[in-house]
Amino acid sequence: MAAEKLHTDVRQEQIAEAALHLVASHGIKGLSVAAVARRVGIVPSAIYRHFHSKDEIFDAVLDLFGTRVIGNVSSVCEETADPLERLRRLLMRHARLIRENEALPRIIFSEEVYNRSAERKARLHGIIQEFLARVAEIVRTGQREGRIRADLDPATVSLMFIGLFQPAAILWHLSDGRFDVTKHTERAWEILRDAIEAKHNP
Amino acid sequence: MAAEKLHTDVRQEQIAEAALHLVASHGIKGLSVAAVARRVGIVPSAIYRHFHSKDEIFDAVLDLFGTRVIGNVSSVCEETADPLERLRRLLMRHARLIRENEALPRIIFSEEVYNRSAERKARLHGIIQEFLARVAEIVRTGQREGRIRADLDPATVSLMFIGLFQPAAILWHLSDGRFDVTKHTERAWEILRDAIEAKHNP
DNA sequence: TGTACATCAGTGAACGCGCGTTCACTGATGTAC
DNA sequence: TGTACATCAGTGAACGCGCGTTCACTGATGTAC
Repeated sequence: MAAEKLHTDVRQEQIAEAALHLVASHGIKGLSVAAVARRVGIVPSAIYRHFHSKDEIFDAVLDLFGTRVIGNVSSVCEETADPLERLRRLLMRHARLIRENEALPRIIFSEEVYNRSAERKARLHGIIQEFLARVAEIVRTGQREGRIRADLDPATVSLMFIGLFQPAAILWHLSDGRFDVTKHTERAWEILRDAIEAKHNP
Repeated sequence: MAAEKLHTDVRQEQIAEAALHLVASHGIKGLSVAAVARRVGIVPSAIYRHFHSKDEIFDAVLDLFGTRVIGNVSSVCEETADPLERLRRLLMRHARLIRENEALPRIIFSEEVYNRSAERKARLHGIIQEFLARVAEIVRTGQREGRIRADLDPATVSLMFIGLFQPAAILWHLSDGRFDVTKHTERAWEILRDAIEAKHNP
């Protein structure tokens, strides 16, 4: 029972999506050529009509991941103009992301990225740096508008921002979903917001 | 050329140490029975005189890792009695740990832990929880002594504390050591300290 | 619009590598008498 | 204190599984005339 013949463009998209889903649900080691093929509905060897190697598939996953992460920042920037509100919403988006999608932390720490090739490591580094730069830009805007303390280093704040949800993600995974990510990020956000918000009476 | 015959207790320690070192330097996938054997100076099959399986070796690594992490907390508690100073020193210890030892984040996110067995996942969860509990206890002490704001949730603060160095660790790895972990953690600590320190004039 | 051929996405069998693990063995260490 | 035997940590060859990848092939789709 041969699968329907579809154009390479279509299959490449399907394969990348399937691969990202597999990483998200079963981790990096769940990303096997066989599993991807099964999910797409073709035979493993057919994968090689659309990608030269498993490594290329992984690159596609990284691209998909990057555009989604950066897309999140763009979205909140369109939703509201207030810098602090932008950060809060971005945080909540990521708290949700943690529960729907385990891919994020798994990709970030996977050895597939770290040990395989220097270029891939650089690629992920680029994604993270762009995310940090975008967050830092929000902070800088807030400083110009007098909403955020001007004496703070935007880069430090943006990395602390990641620190609000990332350890929570680990705990959520380790506790099999029992840890309340939303509650933690809300409380943590209050503390950080208080710390970075410009006080009117100095 | 047969290796010297040593007692199982000695070899088990050597193997666990070698395994932790391998994880630290080459990642989880660098932890192969062959590599451990090479490092210890025996032949791969000899490993099985001291451990039933690779999984058991991994368990030993986890134990070693756990005692070191918890040991760090005990150390700073002996060094100083001031809660804020304890936290600052613990943070600096971890910043140093990041540069010397890549094992920490790699273990925490490894799929070896997540997908293999539920008990191992629980084990790591236990280690993290104990670490968090110890940090929370420092916070609670600080609150009783009036050094830390009493309205804060110790659990939230302790997770934020992890958030100070963990994302920095990722960035350090991704940037091949170019990211300045010490500078970041120092700045981030100042911000968090200001946020949690009890103000004398409310 | 119909035919002839090239292209291309599908299939399944098979290969090969890495790696954990087993097994029969050897020789040193430790113990019983 | 010396001998006899059991124990136990070492060795190297081989097995087997998972998994990425290759290859010869088939039949549908698209194109040229």
